[in-house]
Amino acid sequence: MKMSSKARYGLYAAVVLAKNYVKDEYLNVITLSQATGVSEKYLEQIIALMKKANIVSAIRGATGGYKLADSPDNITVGQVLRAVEDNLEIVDCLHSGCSRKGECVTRNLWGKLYDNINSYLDTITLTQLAEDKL
Amino acid sequence: MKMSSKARYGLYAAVVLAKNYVKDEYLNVITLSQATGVSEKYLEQIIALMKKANIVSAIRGATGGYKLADSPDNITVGQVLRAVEDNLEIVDCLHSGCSRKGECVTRNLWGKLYDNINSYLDTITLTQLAEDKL
DNA sequence: TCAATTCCTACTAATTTACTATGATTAGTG
DNA sequence: CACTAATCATAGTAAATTAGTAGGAATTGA
Repeated sequence: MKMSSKARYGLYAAVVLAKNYVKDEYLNVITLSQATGVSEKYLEQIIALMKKANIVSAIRGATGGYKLADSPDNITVGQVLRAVEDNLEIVDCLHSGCSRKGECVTRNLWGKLYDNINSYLDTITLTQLAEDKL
Repeated sequence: MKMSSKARYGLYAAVVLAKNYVKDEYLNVITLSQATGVSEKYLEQIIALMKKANIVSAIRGATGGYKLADSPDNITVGQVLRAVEDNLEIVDCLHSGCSRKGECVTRNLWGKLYDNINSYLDTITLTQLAEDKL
């Protein structure tokens, strides 16, 4: 049960953006790539997922870049991870019509575990990570 | 962040064994295969992992089979999953010497998340699942 | 001795992950 | 307007992982 690299890199980039939030600057992907150690092209894709989820906003063209769409106080780790990790679902069986759905003795557990993980992740904000106060 | 099929199948099999615990019988892999819908050969491998972790005990030879090594009241879902899922670690970076170890702003989070998940999973016993009381 | 079973380990097909690569589109600047 | 620097969109691919299959040795009861 591993977090994908998208989850790791995406969260890392989000925290970099969080640290930069006070200044009203846009950071371009080159800067973010250097700060995180992730290739520019791969980061682009990951940030695009966060943009789609309205976590970051972007400006195109020369002098363009990215910043958080909202205060890092209001953005949780859960939001970020759900945006970049399409598979935050612990198992497929929950919403795919598993044939043993009715009789399965473990089904409930996976649902509860998923809820547990997400509610924990939603208690932590980007600010907390940015300020290293966890 | 998906649970492996080993985790799903292993837990399923463990609960089947839990339901059977009162009777002092050993269930063979054929029976477990039918109960879970997992192929015999694959189940064998998964159960072997639980055996190695002293969660199940086995008797070899004709009329052999498997049963839980302890009361299902004393076996947690966490124990089972850690036994069959070698990768319950959320990320590798925690114990592999990541080069950004010192500066990484997300490192702590992964550790806490891992602890959170495991302490939740350790509150749930096989009995609870077997009796569908979750 | 035979049959039924666990145990051990090698192999493989399919899937997923983690990228790389290309190029279109957009916008500021001289 | 031309140029340049940036995001955006999407296709392709190599490596790693997962999810199994397969074969046979070892063990035990009858």
